Amino acid sequence: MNNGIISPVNQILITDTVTLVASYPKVALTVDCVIFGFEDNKLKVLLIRSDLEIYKGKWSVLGDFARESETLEEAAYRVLYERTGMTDVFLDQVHIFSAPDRHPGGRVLTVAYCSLLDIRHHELKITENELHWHNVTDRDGMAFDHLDILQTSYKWLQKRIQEHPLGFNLLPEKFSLRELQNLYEAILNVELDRRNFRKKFFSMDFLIDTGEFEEDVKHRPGKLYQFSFEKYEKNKRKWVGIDF
Amino acid sequence: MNNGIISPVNQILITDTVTLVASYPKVALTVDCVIFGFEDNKLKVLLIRSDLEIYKGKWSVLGDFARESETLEEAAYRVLYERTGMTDVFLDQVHIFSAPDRHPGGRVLTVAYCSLLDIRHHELKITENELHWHNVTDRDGMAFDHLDILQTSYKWLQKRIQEHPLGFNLLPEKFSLRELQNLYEAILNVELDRRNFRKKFFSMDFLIDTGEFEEDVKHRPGKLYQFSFEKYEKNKRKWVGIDF
DNA sequence: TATAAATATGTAATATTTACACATTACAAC
DNA sequence: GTTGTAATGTGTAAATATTACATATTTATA
Repeated sequence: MNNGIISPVNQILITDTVTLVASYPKVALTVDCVIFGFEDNKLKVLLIRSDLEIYKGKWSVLGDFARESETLEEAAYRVLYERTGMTDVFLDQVHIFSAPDRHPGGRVLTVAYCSLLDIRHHELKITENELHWHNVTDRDGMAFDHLDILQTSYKWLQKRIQEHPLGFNLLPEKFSLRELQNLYEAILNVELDRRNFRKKFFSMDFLIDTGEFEEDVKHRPGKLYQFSFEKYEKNKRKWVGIDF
Repeated sequence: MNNGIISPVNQILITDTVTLVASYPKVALTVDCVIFGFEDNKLKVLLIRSDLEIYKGKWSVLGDFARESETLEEAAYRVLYERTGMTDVFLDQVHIFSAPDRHPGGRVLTVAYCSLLDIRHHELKITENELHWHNVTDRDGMAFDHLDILQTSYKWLQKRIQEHPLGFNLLPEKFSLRELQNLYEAILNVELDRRNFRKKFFSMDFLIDTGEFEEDVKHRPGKLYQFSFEKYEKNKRKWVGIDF
């Protein structure tokens, strides 16, 4: 007597995995790229006008459905390339949004990706005239749950730039420390001490002095630096710090 | 002449969103719960034997496909409840895995959730005899890409417990500081100074002295404390710290 | 009653973070 | 060209946080 419990040795194993998977319910899945840029000392996000009548005039982050043969990362890079012409852009998964009613046409889940690029990069091509950079603080008139997606991605970015050297992706290859500080101040919405900010970044020891200086600035030009991923990897602290 | 570009005012807006969504390709989607526990001063993970012939004898984290009407969070809670009998368990989204060949039966994406529970909680019921707690360091014989999922979730946990008060979910409601320290040492795989560890947690000021003491321990019993979410919320630092 | 093994706590040394002031440089206006 | 302005660039002292370390206390056990 085994009281109806199937013992391990007798457990029936599934051999036809294709039939098993075919029996699963399937859902529509999109990727949405929250593309951030930095201009005029403000964090910007690239939005497009919704092409749905129900969201007429509203703004949407850039998305597309995921194709059968690609990973979601590939889909996100594809969206990015199709809309901006850029490759080699920072991209990272943020969150998957799965509220059953988030899309008016039925159930569509979406995976949000955060993307950071240099607005003035020469490869960047914003051709469609319904595509615009918005301040991240302009929070009106978003389609779907895209306000939620935008805010989640923004919070993700705020946390991440304090822990990882992501901010450089928003700047040109060569940048001044003032630009870097403006970036941090804008994203974190704080004021930082210039001297301590410099000291902090120099002590982390991954900036390379290019020997060049800013041009076309109104006053004394600042030195231009480059971020060195190699130096960062070599010097980064492996750190145990409990701090809630 | 407009060179074929559709101007904004003439742009055709989609009204039939249902047909639009119906045209999207659909994918099978599962949730996988990486359920962590803590016992014998070791971090444990709850695994089940795979029911696929191809992965015979291999171990798998607990998952199920996502139903039509539920969010993924609901699906994850459902899996958790079905397998452990527990509700009110810590659960958070970690990552979505989308490699096209990750499932032998066809394309199945999965969303990994990290779950933390008290192994000795009275509501915890592990009935199935193919369900076992494993050391997270036992990394052999995992089905699918579940080793990747486990390691990603473990790294996620290591990072998170340094920044948020999650560890308490792995302990009984009342715990000694020694237990808490053992937890941190086991998860982070480091040795910490007992005096400094105490000082740190007392200074964060969210532990309540219950006035009770450990029982059934071999030597001098330690004081038992409780985590106060209210005190945590009131005292937690809103913190800007750049540290890579 | 003595011993063992843990809990509990305090303090000094070090490292990090913060606060703050002045010299330097280049552009722009005169 | 001389001068004013507004930025860059740097150093130092105070405060805070982290680390290292030693001794007394308590309880179970022999």
